[in-house]
Amino acid sequence: MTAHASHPELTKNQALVFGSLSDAGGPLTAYAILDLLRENGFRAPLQVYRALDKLVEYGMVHRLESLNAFVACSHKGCSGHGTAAFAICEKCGDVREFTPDEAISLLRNWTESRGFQLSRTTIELRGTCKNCSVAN
Amino acid sequence: MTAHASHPELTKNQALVFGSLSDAGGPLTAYAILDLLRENGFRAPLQVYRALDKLVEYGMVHRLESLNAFVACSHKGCSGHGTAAFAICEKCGDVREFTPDEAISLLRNWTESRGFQLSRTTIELRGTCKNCSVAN
DNA sequence: TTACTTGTGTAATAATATAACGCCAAAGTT
DNA sequence: AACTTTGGCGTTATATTATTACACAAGTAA
Repeated sequence: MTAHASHPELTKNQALVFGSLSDAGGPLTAYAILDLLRENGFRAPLQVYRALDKLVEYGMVHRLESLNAFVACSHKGCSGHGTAAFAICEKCGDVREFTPDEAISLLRNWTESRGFQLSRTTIELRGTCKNCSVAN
Repeated sequence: MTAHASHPELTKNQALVFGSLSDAGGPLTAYAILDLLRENGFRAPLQVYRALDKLVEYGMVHRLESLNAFVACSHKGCSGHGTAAFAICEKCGDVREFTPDEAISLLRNWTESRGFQLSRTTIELRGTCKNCSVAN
């Protein structure tokens, strides 16, 4: 799997949604995206959700389950790679994406030893980032 | 942290909610719990959510972020323990709780090296359990 | 007594997500 | 060309999940 292959061709709506997530530089809810894109003619949540489905499928956007929000993959021009993990600061909202290969591999060992066919892994760490704990 | 300490005293509502989750033997949404407990006088979602908040705080119930559902901790009489992970079968809905200590420790290493104060870890594996992949 | 805390009941509403419909354009046939 | 298939799109309505706000009751600490 190439970590930085070129984008698939995006439709207009997909490009708009991806653009707003990239510009935001952090997570947005579907409805926040909708509001940002009303000036571009968006009118209904489904326009956002449909685009997000595709972008997530392409690996260009990640869904943060514990926030019900979405974030652009931190790899520029990313078109899909392995499982990512997220450290989410509850103070400032900052989200750091990382790839804990060893931990993921241990989790995969667990699933394989039980005959569990793994299709998707969610790893989300909630807490306080360095900046925010210093600043108190 | 004791893994099987005795319950805190539960209020009536908390005991009812915990009971329905235990009886279910699997995840339930808050509204599914509400429907189960209508015969016990429950009338509003908040009664369920308030009880769930406490039960999660006590560590007796886990929230499954990727399902927006709740499940009784698989340790009988559990009153809180370390981070758990969940393997969720998308075919049959079965949820297996486990404790991948090494993986969790690697994730904690990552956070510590970045000065990230970790407060809560979510690990959820989606896929197909052994039974369901055999059965096709 | 007062004040404070915790749990409760209720109504209303907010926030997140999907179903169902029909239209259109591109691409691949026959 | 006509026909079909596919994917995306727009719209309305609705379903699902979660919270805000307000009032009350019981316990307990001062």
